[in-house]
Amino acid sequence: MKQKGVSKEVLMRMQALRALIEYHRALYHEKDAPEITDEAYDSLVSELQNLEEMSPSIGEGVSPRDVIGGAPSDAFKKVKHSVRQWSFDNVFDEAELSLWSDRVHKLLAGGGVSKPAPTYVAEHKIDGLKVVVVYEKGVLVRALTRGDGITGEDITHTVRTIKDVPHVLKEQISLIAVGEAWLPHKEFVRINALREKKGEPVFANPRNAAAGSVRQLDPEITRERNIRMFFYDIDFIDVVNTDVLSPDTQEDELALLKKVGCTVNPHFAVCRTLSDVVAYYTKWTPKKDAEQYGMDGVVVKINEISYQRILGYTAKAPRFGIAFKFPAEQATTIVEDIVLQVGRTGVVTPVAHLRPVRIAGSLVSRATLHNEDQIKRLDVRVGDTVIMQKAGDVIPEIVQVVLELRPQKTKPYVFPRKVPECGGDGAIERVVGESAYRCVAKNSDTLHRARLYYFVGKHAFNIDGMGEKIVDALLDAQLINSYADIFTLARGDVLALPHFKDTAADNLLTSIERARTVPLERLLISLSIAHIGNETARLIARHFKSLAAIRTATLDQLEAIHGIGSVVAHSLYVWMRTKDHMEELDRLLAHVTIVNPEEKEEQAFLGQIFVFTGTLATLSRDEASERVRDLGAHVASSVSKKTTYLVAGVEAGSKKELAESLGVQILNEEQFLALLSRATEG
DNA sequence: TCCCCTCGAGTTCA
DNA sequence: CTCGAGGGGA
Repeated sequence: MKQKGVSKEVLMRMQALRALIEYHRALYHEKDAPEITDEAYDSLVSELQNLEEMSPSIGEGVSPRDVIGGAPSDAFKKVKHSVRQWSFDNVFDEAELSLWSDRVHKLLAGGGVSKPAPTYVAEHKIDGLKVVVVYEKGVLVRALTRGDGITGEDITHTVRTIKDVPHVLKEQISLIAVGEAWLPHKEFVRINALREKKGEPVFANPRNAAAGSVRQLDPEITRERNIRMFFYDIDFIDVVNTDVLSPDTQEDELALLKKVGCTVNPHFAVCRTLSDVVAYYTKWTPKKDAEQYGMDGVVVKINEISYQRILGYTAKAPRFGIAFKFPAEQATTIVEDIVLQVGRTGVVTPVAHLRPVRIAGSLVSRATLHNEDQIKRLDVRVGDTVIMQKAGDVIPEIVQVVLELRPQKTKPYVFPRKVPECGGDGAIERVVGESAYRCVAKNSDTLHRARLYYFVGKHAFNIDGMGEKIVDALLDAQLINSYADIFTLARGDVLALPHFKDTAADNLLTSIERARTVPLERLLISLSIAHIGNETARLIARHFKSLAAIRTATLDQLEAIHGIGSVVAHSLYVWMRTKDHMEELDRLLAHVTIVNPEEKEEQAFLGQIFVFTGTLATLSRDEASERVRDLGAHVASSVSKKTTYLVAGVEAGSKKELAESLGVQILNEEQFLALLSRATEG
């Protein structure tokens, strides 16, 4: 352990983290008004925890993470809980879960259980507000918030308005029942819309709205908000003078709660083994957003109450249960560097290099910063701690900088005027009115490489087995320099590359051979002409039908095409009249055969607009697009009122919702294939 | 001139 | 998937 070697920076970081965590903790628990998400908060806490573990001598004393919950506010009467209120420890993956279960088995064996065979109960972990309800001889007498676990606030008057909480139980038992109060997502949206209209501050999330709604002086406000509650635990039970049996298991507790009239979440499962628990977790992970309540994981408890007693509690949490949390969708990390990248069109994109961090199941180490304006807006600096999230499930983005954790002596990021990464003289410029810098270096090697990558890529010549690595190797070995050189590569040239043996070389040469025949639109795309992408190239190819016609087209002729305006027309016109470009094009034409577009007789889908989303099982999205285009349809990238069909594969995202709201017809894969085969037959 | 609709470009990870 | 910007109809 490096007890002594703890640097001053680490100490300062820990201090700053503690102060910040305390600040956010107070906002969350005492004011119901957090400024950052729980996940970002958890991420900060876990960083502090790690630092403290690495330097044990400093972790002592009061760290905010030792405090359970918050101190009760003065607005409501403080009441001491008769049973201490705990919260479970968290685990984030199967390995951690299995460690917990191992501990349980060991403790049970050591606790005198000869052959421990615990079963588990898995339940939805609801993201709401924990409420403790006290019944005496079947009558509701008091309801408390969790508070700091020892003392809670009296919220009896508002909890009485929740319809899932019976005022009188169906049996005259005395009971301390614990549940989670939550606000349906629909209600959250409705209430926030209302508040916004009135100019009141909106709630950050449903949980805070629930907390705010329950902590009202006027119970009518609570009633109006339609708060719900699920009961999940019994802290104390007295069944004297009734014929009710005391529960022996967690499963029995849930059954009893339900029997006496308390609402219980129906989606729990009794699991014989830990792999059943994992299966439950896996089953619910993709469905977690489908319910009206927020779910941030699965609570796993040892079913047998006799075992629970043996296991007992640590200083902070019960040992008989664990919260198996869903992967966090937000986390904090540190910006280690800001690096510039140059694309095929010369656009210079700043990318943040990050200390690797797990978000939504994957390890993220880079995130785009888009452009200079975005860096200014966020004021991201090297060394900053930032909150990260995944935009649309895949692409990491920086949400905000945690200013409190900014190291001293940092300076705002200055976008360089010269970019050596560009090659050549590194000159870049920013066109007025545009947000991107473009590399304008003469003879930029980077740009040259980027264009060649694109030329062999999927949308252009699509040369199989020729990726960026191979292009680099060919360039470095000076085997190619321009597009045309690719088609004069000899077998011996390829064999000279590292890692290339007979089969690999033959495969590559076959791919090149196949690429010698190219549809006109693909040739257009491959040339890296600004603004000429997939669709525009197709448009132009369809219209002129030959390269010769395109080369001689006037500005007016170009602009006359529906979908081509002055900017695109100018870009193409100028390109076709640049001497270097013409020479390169002529050299290329000596080696390739262009297939000109022809009129199709079969136009079953003429005038129809298709949009694809999600993954199709039987064919790729590109293949599917090709098929419908062959039948005269147009394939668009986003859904609008004009869309004829949205073809939705597995894991369709936001497009499907949009299509539903616009009333666009949605086809699943089966229906789509049926439509295709009908069209090709007829 | 103001929107709405598209397209192009850039990007991450398993 | 998102953002910025071009194209075109109202």
